[in-house]
Amino acid sequence: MPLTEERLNATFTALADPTRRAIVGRLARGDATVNELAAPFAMTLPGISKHLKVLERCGLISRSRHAQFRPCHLERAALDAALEWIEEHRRVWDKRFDKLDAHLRDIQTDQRGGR
Amino acid sequence: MPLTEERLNATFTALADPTRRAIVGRLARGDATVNELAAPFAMTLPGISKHLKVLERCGLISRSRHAQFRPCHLERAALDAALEWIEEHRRVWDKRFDKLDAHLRDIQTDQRGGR
DNA sequence: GGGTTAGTTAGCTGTCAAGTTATATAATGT
DNA sequence: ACATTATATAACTTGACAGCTAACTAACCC
Repeated sequence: MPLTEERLNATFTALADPTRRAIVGRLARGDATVNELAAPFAMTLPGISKHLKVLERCGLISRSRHAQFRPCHLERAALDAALEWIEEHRRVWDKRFDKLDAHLRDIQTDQRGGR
Repeated sequence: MPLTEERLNATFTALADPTRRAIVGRLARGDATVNELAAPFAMTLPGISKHLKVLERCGLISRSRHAQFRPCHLERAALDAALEWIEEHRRVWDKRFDKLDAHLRDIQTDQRGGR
């Protein structure tokens, strides 16, 4: 999965589901097996398995294997990518208001200086 | 639209589409009319109109009216809500490693002190 | 009022995603 | 070899969503 648009699509799609957000929340506190992750939810295991695949496809989690277990691990980098997108656009937004402020100061200065 | 799970679902869903992200990107630089927003895309106006409705439903944009125009305005607060969710889980994650570091320091200390 | 510009609503189609049950794989324990 | 535990895959149903075209509303201008 490249770092492109595609990936942002997949990451935000993954975060759009409350079950998957809860799974991410759980994994932030430490790795866990599929059954552990499934426990809190009123959902069949295949359902959880699908959600995990979605999270894996966008790079939000990775899975290793340990005997019959496939412990899931949160990948912080993918979370950062989504964060980065939002922050960038907030910066653009903020810059706009900085300019506006500057403009208002200019007007003020003109009024004091001129006339 | 309350500030709940529902809203996060809607916000992340909205951000999962590249057209909508581009629209948000455009609006970060300043308000714009529907036609202005549509211009860069190879898509019909009704398509754009739908995307705008999605963005509006989750509170990411608001619309006023000015003659025949319905200028769109980015609502920073909604963007912040999504950001906040991600940041919170990164904090949990980071705390985990702080603990791990502390633990490793403890071991180190024990080894130097003990025996 | 008639035409033009700006935008929305309705109805359709194709695709994709979420959940299910039933079945399969893979490693463990006896 | 056999049963158990942990997880994945397959096949299916249902519901949401992206895109289209066609038709509508609303404000403006002459």
